[in-house]
Amino acid sequence: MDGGRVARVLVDEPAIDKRFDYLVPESVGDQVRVGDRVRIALAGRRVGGWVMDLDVDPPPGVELRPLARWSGRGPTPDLLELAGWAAWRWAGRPASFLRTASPERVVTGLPSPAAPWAGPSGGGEPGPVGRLAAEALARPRSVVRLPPATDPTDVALAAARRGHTLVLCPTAALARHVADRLDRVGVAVARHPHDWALGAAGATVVGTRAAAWAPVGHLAAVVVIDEHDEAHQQEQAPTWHARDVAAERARRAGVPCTLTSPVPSLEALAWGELLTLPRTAERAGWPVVDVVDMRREDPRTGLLPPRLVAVLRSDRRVVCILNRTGRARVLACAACGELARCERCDANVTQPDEHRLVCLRCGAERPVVCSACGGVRLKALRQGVTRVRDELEALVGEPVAEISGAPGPGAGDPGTRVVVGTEAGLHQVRRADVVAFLDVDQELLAPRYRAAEQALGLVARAARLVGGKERGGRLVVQTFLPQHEVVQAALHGDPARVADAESRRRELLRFPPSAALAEVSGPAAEAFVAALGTPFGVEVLGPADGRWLVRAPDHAALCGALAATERPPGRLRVAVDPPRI
DNA sequence: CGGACAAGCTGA
DNA sequence: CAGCTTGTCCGG
Repeated sequence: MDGGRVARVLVDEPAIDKRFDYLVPESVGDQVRVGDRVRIALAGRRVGGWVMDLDVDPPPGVELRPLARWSGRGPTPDLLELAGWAAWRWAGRPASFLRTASPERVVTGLPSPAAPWAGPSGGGEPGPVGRLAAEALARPRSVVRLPPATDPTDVALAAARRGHTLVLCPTAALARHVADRLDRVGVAVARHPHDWALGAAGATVVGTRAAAWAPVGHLAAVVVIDEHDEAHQQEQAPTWHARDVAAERARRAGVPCTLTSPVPSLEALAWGELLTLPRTAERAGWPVVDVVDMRREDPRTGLLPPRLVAVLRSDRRVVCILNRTGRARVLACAACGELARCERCDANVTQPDEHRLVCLRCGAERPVVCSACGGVRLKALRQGVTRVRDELEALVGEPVAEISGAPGPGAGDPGTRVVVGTEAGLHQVRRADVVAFLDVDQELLAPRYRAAEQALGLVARAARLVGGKERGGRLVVQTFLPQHEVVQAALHGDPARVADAESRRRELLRFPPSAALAEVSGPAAEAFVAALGTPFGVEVLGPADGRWLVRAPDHAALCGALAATERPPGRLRVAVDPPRI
């Protein structure tokens, strides 16, 4: 043999979970490193891949072909190993993680690393949040609970002053804000994914979920902002969570990991040490909360009782949240009282606009007529956003905008003082004085095990929009359950009320974090569940709706069982830690 | 994944 | 038994 280098390559094709060996051409022999992107000829076609190992002994009796092309730098060796771990943890393929860990455009060389901290020495006396952050960063695993009105950037700043930090944010807007603020005080910032190479060389990397896979030269700390936010978790399988990837990464690197959140998840609380501001300071960072006890209101005023009307008629900017689209979700005939049902499948029909009734189950449409008596007046038993918008407009005597999830025309009409929309619309709003939850019970009672946490997360987002008590921020919460811990937590600015009640419930019901769950669905789900069996401590629930739930005492048992099960042919989705069940 | 090839079905 | 479908295996 001629002693040329041999590279072991993982193909960028998640369906091919195998490594192939190639000869490294002399021309690129010096620059090829583990993690680099390459192109190879495989079974007559060209595919991309990653160098997983160099100078390996190829299997005997195979004629090696040369790499077709060297395509530049890729994930660092620590990220290759992290991808292997994540593939186990979320029952996915390493290739899908390595894609996320690779630069968008070809990177052939890295710039020189940035000085970790280029700002004025000291950078001013740290405030209470800075001191709390410093305390947090002295621990390997910490959770900093900051009220909604407090800018979490101070935690990222405290970390960045210690060295190159990885900062993960749930939204691009927040990542931009954090990066801008760090930039302004002299931190060397790499914005992921644009500044991939700078981060790899060494800088404080700021980005959204995908940045959990950004290379960071000389990593000194990891910070996850708003750790409770569901945007940190990928919706498609593998359903990996940036918080968990970040925490594992910090652990492997031996650097501190700090999570921030106004409403820390039970997962976070079970993982690290909780640090909070003094009670009075945290309370002040929550808005004033008006709890409207709907049991005492006149039912004829519907979703718009007098107390809300008074707020609406002030000069304040008000956002009304109702998580029901269309005009009405449940209707009854005004004449005979019969509930409006689908004529084809008998399910409830909804009214998306003035002229149509639509069945959400089978899609059948018909005009707005009672099928029992032929009456043409139907009353909305459960109103939707569109209907409420009409009523609000009549009530306040000025234009009221409806905001939807999709940003588009009319989404954030700045001239409109009162807007109404679903929770997705809350993302569209930049500024508000008051956020009113017209029917918060819908969130509290949602048939999902995380409903309470998710409801408090929604309230916290609204709270951030209106600001704390000193800024005059105000929330209106309309509920038939004024004693519910989510309502009480918001009222007292004390998220522990939800965490305590919820953690007891989860333990009792054996839901995460007291257990680990995976949801198995798709045509091949049944075969997969059969092959899985029920090894030590693992149980299978279902099927319901063609989906199975796999439960185990912890992730080691769950992921171990999933990894030991061969995938049957056919489409299969395995969602570890499913967020919405 | 996508091509190669082998084993099974159909029709005369 | 050609001609086609379906399934399984393999790629360096």
